[in-house]
Amino acid sequence: MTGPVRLKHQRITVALEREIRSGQVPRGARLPGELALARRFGVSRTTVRTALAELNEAGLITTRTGKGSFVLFDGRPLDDRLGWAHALAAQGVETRTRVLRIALCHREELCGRGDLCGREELCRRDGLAGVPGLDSPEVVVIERVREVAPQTVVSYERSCVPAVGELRDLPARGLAGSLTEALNRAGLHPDHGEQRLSGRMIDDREAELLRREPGAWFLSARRTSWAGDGTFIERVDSLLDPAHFELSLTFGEKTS
Amino acid sequence: MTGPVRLKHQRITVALEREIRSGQVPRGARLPGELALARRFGVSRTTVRTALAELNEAGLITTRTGKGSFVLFDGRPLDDRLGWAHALAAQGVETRTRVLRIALCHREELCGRGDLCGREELCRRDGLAGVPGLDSPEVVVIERVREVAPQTVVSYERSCVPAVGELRDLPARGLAGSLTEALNRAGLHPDHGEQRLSGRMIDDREAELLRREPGAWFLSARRTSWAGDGTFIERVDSLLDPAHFELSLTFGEKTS
DNA sequence: TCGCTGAACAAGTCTAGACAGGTAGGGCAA
DNA sequence: TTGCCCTACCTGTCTAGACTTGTTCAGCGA
Repeated sequence: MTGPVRLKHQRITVALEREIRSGQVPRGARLPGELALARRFGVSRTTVRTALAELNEAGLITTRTGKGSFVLFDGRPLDDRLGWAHALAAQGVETRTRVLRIALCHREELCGRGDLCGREELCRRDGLAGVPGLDSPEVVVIERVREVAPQTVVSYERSCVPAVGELRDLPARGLAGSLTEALNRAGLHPDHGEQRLSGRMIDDREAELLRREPGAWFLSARRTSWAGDGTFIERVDSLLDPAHFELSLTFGEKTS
Repeated sequence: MTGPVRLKHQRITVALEREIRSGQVPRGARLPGELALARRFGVSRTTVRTALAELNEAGLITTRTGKGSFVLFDGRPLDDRLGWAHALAAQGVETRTRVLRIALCHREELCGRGDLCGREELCRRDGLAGVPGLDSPEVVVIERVREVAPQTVVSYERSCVPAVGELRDLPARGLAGSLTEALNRAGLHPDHGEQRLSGRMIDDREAELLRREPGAWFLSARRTSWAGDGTFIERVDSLLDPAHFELSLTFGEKTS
């Protein structure tokens, strides 16, 4: 949220956003009702609703009829590219992300493993052609690596998102901020998805990007997410150095 | 995941579904009455009825006027030794499980990686010594491998469970049925847990068990589960051939 | 036109209670 | 032993109401 904050609803948006990002209102918690917020900020319910709509837009909360608004934000800078479940975490080390390429592609041209290529069979088998909910004929491909040091690459990620709205301009304008934010601004909020994880040896191109020997063993993950209406949002293929990454998931609640 | 925002009746549906699918409430058994469930979950009877209607819809239970709700689900509890989230699945191939060893150990003697051993540091670092909720000084260790063919081993799993109740007799009597069933009979019902997954090279002993070369790369998983009161139930360490296993997880619901 | 107010009404979620009817078991009389 | 009644407990159904968000509309002032 940039610029001077002079509108009432922006004041409310900023106030609530700060409470959420600071962890004061934890993930999953319910915000006060619209009427209560209206009283608290001394504004009308309509104005509160405008603010809540902005927070929804930003992906910070979700609102359900008859129940209220609930915090989605994690407390940490949102970076769920690698997976959910509080995700594959680089173990304790500070990492930097470097964008290698942002390109507009026809989805049919896209092969599953890495790049625009001529290997037809691979495209048919692993590409985006059969993914449900993808209407756009074109996709934007973003390739990134993560480094713990200038020469030490620990992961490679390739995201494919539909070339719609402002996402279409990503190749020209570059990625300011996180891809998650760009998706939110484009109105794409993940609702459900699937992730698969296994391991394999990297090929020559991947070895070059990762600065390893071809044949080195990496964790390989593919995450696909869709919006509530079934619209395809994103597919991320990742290669992760098993020495630096570990998937962590939990089930149940440790509440009791 | 599983969205943090659940309706009350969905929360109840999920809780009961887990108890049913885990075998905690066996096929044919009667669920507590609607009033009892309402008290247990702290909701109204109407809300409980909504949840039961969903379970009926899903074919997990049947409800009869004047009698109660009865479990229909008979599918073997998902083999969750390898993980939750619809677990790591051997891709399409029929597998057989072979038990290698069932032994009673002092938990302090147990090293994290494999066996009773003398490598003190490893024991201290990776063993069960620091696991919360484990009161029993002794644990039962069960080692198993999975084979797709007599000479083709695709995974190795080592479970550690507290040596309490009938579990203490496992070394003498052997494991009839699944370990999940034995845990249920011993009154140990997983309520929450954690799983970590990465990859590493196997050592000499593991190579022998898996019939591979030492230094081969395997997916390595560690799953720990606890009961609702925090009692330690099980820890499973697995080594999985990445050519045969893939972790699959979903988030959100594919309702629409 | 834009930001905002205030209000009314629709609709979703959940609680609380009342009442009807099905089921099972114990006690009692024939 | 058989048949019946009473009681306890269960599910099925309904109503009323509190509280929430969703939607729309009229109006005010810069």
